[in-house]
This record gives sequence, structure tokens and C-alpha cells, in this order.
Amino acid sequence: MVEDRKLAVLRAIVEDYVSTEEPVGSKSLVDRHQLGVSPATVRNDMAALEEEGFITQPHTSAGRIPTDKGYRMFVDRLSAVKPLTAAERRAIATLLEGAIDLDDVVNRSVRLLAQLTRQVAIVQYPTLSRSTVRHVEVVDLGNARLLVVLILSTGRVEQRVVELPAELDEEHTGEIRGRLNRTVVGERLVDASARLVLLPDEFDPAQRGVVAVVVAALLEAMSDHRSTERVAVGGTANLARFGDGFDLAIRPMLEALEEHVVLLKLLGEASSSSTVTVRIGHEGPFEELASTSVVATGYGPGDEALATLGIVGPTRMDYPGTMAAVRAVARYVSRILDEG
Amino acid sequence: MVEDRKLAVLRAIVEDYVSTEEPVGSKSLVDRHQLGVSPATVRNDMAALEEEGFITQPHTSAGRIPTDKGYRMFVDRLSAVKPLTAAERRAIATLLEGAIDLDDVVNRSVRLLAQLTRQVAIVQYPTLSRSTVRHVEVVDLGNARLLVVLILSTGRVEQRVVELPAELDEEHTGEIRGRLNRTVVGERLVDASARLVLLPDEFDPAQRGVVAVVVAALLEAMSDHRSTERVAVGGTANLARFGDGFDLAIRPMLEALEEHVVLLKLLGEASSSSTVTVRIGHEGPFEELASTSVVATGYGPGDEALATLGIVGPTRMDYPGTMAAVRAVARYVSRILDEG
DNA sequence: CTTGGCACTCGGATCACGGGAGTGCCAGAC
DNA sequence: GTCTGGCACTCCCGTGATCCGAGTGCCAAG
Repeated sequence: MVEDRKLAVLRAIVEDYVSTEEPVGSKSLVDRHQLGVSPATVRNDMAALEEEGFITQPHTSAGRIPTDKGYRMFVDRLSAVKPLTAAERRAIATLLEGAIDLDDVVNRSVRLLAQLTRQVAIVQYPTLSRSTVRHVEVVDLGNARLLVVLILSTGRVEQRVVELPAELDEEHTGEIRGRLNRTVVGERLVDASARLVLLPDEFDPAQRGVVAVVVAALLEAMSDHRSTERVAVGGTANLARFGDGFDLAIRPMLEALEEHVVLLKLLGEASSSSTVTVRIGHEGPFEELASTSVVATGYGPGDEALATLGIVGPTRMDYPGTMAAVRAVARYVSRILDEG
Repeated sequence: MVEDRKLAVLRAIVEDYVSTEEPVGSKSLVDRHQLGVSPATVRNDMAALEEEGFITQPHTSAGRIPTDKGYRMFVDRLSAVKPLTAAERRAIATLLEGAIDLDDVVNRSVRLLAQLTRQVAIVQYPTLSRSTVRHVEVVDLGNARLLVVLILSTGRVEQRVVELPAELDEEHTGEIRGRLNRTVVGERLVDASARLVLLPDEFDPAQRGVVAVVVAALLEAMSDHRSTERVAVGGTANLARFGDGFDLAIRPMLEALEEHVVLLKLLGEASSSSTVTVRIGHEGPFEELASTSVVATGYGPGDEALATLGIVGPTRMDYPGTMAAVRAVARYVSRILDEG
């Protein structure tokens, strides 16, 4: 009973602080919410909440603001995911339906997410690891150079130009192309890689060198770090809304946004699950970003989470709304990938 | 004589203001520079310079700061391009030598430029329009789908997947591939496009539909706006150094950085020439960016400027150093493209 | 357990004030 | 003519001093 009201007070504090951006006191709390008790009672509850570490005062005789622990409690136990409006759903659907290829899907998603949440959005490109090989193409460019193209089931296309030890004739490239495709088409990348490694030995010694070079390029393309680490970022202008500890938080944030490796670490383990995960303040891996939270989720066709998308914003954010937006976008994108 | 000293004073004001970020007064001017005259004399000159619109006072009884017109004069007539240090040259050379493909060149360039100038760097991907076709590849993906790959002399690769009205056999794809290549290889894009349009008519009616679809895809790839409009941005964290009118300037800047079309407009006509151009404050096309300057230049293999690169920063910047860095990077990148 | 009352604290806005940097102008020196 | 030193003036900015109010903690009574 009393415990319930304390949590209601915590929820009210979080909500008010998120919307007003100012420390919230007992008086304004009872004004804005129907708590059915007096400010004095609320004060007692607040003292208890502070004792337990859920809220804190910036200085004596100021209102209270939630701690990271307070936000955590709010997210875990005090908030219901806020359903999107019909208009928002429609906006998501129509915007994403129009996408023409994978790049476009990712770009549209990141814009959409930034717009919906008014935060900085991050979308990781679907990783290659679980997709399968659709086709391999080998093209003679002349001058002992080959173009090797790898086409994957997700629609991603990787290409590499390789230098050969010697010129190659049409017949041989055809043979290599054919055997490559018979070896890997339809395979998952891990299996395809395993088979490719053995392939050069099946050719006669004269061609082995050439095949080895091509295989090396394909292997490299399959395990390509650049593509698995690729991310799209949008809504950086929303950083300008930070307002409060502006330049304190914005600098490390901008730096992080330039380093895709850092961003991927930020999105973190969210990719493994397809539920929305929230990392609040210091819970994240970077000390400098202690005043920012990450809301992320995995996405991908079917049940598989091929990649991660999410947003980064100040710990003081509208978690229910943000989580709803992230989840909704992830679901729509997943559906699109399913169809493509 | 007197005129000369006035200009020397203007130069000194610009230099001091750039380095100290504070309005500069007559006293500190004579202290920091060997002008050989007294503060009173300098004051007279400053009054004249203000009269002519080169400098202004933020408020009465404060020092002077350069106006856009003052910076313009400084850039045009008062500054020598500051040569880079040997270390900087070496850094540019070694960093860019290691690039493995066009994307990598662009990415490295933008990082380099951001680092050298400590500003926000922008590099436009080389435009397709002046490059030539190196090879066209057509790959049957099954299910009446073809992959069309366009490889250009700049190293750019564009690919499109097209849906055919009907399944196609190996022989026909081979024929189409051959005739496509005979038609366009070595041609400039404009010429290639012109020839392609006529190509379907040369086939017999049964194949004409298929060829038309492939040609359409190629034409689209050749005139692809997405690739001509692609830009890479780096060093956004440097925005955090703006310091002065921080949030005033940073917001529109971040917004501009998200809109590649806007960025291209910012870089502007610089692409036509291969000399470094400077756009100062209000000279640029955007009212909101009146306190930022753009230093840009065209670059590309040989004498042709295929694209533009440059930096955006506060009007209060080190123009000689920045111009030198931009020019140096453009030259090195051009050389790399020449070799590739 | 709740509530009204009350004394207390402290941050932030406001204001007055003085120092200092800078200016403009003028009269005299070169 | 040109430069210079002197001087009065302006006004920004930092420093205290003051005051107000929101908010707190605690206590005694309901």
C-alpha cells in the first residue's frame, strides 16, 4: 500500500522531470498528479526514495531528479509501452514500403527513427553471417585483373577486384565461375567459407594459384569487417536539443558517432534478442557517456536478429514512447526484409 | 605607405582574433606585432578600417573583430598560403597510399582533412559524368532476374537487379553481354548513354524487350543521382570547439550535415576549378550559416575536377593553414585517382 | 500513517559598484 | 602631413550584497 504509493511517486517524478527538465518538488508533484495525499506525505516518500537511491537532489533545497537506478526501476516496473498513434504507424508503413533496396531501407529507417524519437538514431546494416550465398560472379577486367562479385540472400552485394599472377582466358574464368557457384550457392556464409578453403586443391596445379587468389577475395568479402561494422546514423541535429549539460555531453557523443566501432559497442548485445533493451547512463560501456541512455533492439527477417537498431539520447528521455518507436520500426523493417 | 600599414593592421587583427578568439584592441596589437608605431596611430588606422567596413566593434569600447569583408580582404590580398610541415605532408602521403579502393580513399581523405584542419570535413564522391566505362557485366540470377554491373574507370561499381519478362538462357545473356560491352567500353558516360539508347533496336524483336530492360537499368545507373550526390562527412566532433556562438551556429550546422544535398550546395561551384575557393559567412547560400565559412576545391585525376572536397568552419578560422591543407589533400587524392 | 505548520537552507535573479580595457579626439612634436 | 602622448569617456564584466521563493526536514497533532 505504502510501497505502492512510493512507486507511484517515483513514476510521477520521472514523468515530470522528463517533461519539464527541471527538478521536481513535492508541491508541484501533488498539483500535477492525483496522488490523493498531501505534499508532506509525498515528502516523506521522497526521503525514503532518496534513501534507497532512486532519486537525488542536485543540491539541498532543490527538487529531486531520478538517478540511473530510478530510471531503471521506472523502465522495468513502472512504465507500460506507450502505443504509437495510428498516424505514426501509417507513417512508418508508407515510408518503409517505398524502399528500393537494402541501403534505402537502412537510410529510411534511420531517418524515421530519428524523427519519431527526436533522438539520434543508429541502424546497423544487417550482418552477413547468417545469410546465404545467392550467386558468385567472376568478371575478367583485362590486364590480369578479375572482378569478383558476391551476392547474398539479404540483397547485399560485395565486390572485390583482384590482381592475378597472369592473364586468364575466357574458358578458364567460366570454369572457375561455375565451380565456385556449385560450391557455395545456397550455403550459409560459415559453411560456404569452409568449403571455399578446400576448393583450390580440386583444381589442377596450373590454375590453383588463380583460384586461390579468387577464393581469398571471397573469403575476405564474406568476413568483411567493413560491412558488418557498417552503421547509419541520423538525427544528429537532435543533439542540439540536449539543452542541459549541453557541451558536456555533446562532445563525447559527437566523437562516438564518428566511430562506428564505438557505436556498435553502444548498441551492444541488444542484437541477440528481439526485445527492446535499455541501457541507462553508467550501465553503458563508456564513462564519458554516463549521461546518455541507449534504447535498442535486434531486427531481421523471421525470428533471427541479423542486426541492431536503436537510439541514443539523454538519460532524461521518454522511455515508453521511445521504446515503442524503436520496437515498431524494428518490426516493420524486419517485415520488409522478410519480403525482400 | 599609410595604406600599407592599414592593411598590415588588418592582417594583424585577423591573425590575433583567430588565435585568441577575442576582440583585439590597439594596445595588444602593438604588443604582439612589430608595427613600429604607437597604439594611437593604430587606433586611427582602425577607425579608418572600420569606416571602410573591414572591421567592427561588438560594442563600444571593446576591441575590433573582422567583418566578412575583412576576412575576404585578408584571404584575397593579405595572406600567403602557409606551407604544410614535412610531418604533415608525410602523414597525408602515407595515410592515403594505403587506401584499397575508392570508398577507402574517400573515407581516409575525409578523416585526414578533419584532422589536419580541425574542422568539419566534407568529401564528395567523384562524379560519374566524366569517367568512362570499363566493363559491363550481366549475370543471370535465375527466376528471370538479372544482375547488371557497371564498372567505371574511376573504380566505382554500380549494380542493379532487374526483373525480366521471361527466363533467359545462357547463350542469350552471353550475346547481350558481348554486344553491350562492344557498344560502351571505353566510352564516356554521356556517349555510352547515347549509344545504349539505340541498342535495343539492333536486336531481333524476340530479345528486344529483355535488352530494353537491361539498357534501362544501365542508363539509370549511369545517371544515378544517389552516387553523384554522395558525400562523406568527418570531424563533426570539431563542432564542439566552436565555443563562441555555440548553440547558435551548431544547430543549423548539424542539420546541414545530415542533408547531403545541402552540403553539395555548400561546396558549390568549387568543383569547376582546381584552385581553392573560399566562401565567407554571408557569401554562402544559407542564411542560417552566416557565421560559417567554406574552404573547398575541386579534385580529380589529371586536370579534370571530378568532385569537390573541403571543410566548413567558423568564419573565424585559420584561412592560410586551412587552405593549404585542403589544397594538399586534394592534390594527393587526385594523384591517387590518377594511378588507380 | 497522514497532515499542517514552521523554521531553515540555498540557488538564482537582481542590482550596485568599481576596475579595466578600449576608444576618440586633440594638441603638440617631428 | 603624420605620428604620438595625454586625457576624458564609455561600457563590459566580474564581484559582492541582497532578497525572494521553492523546497526541505521535522514535529506535534489528528
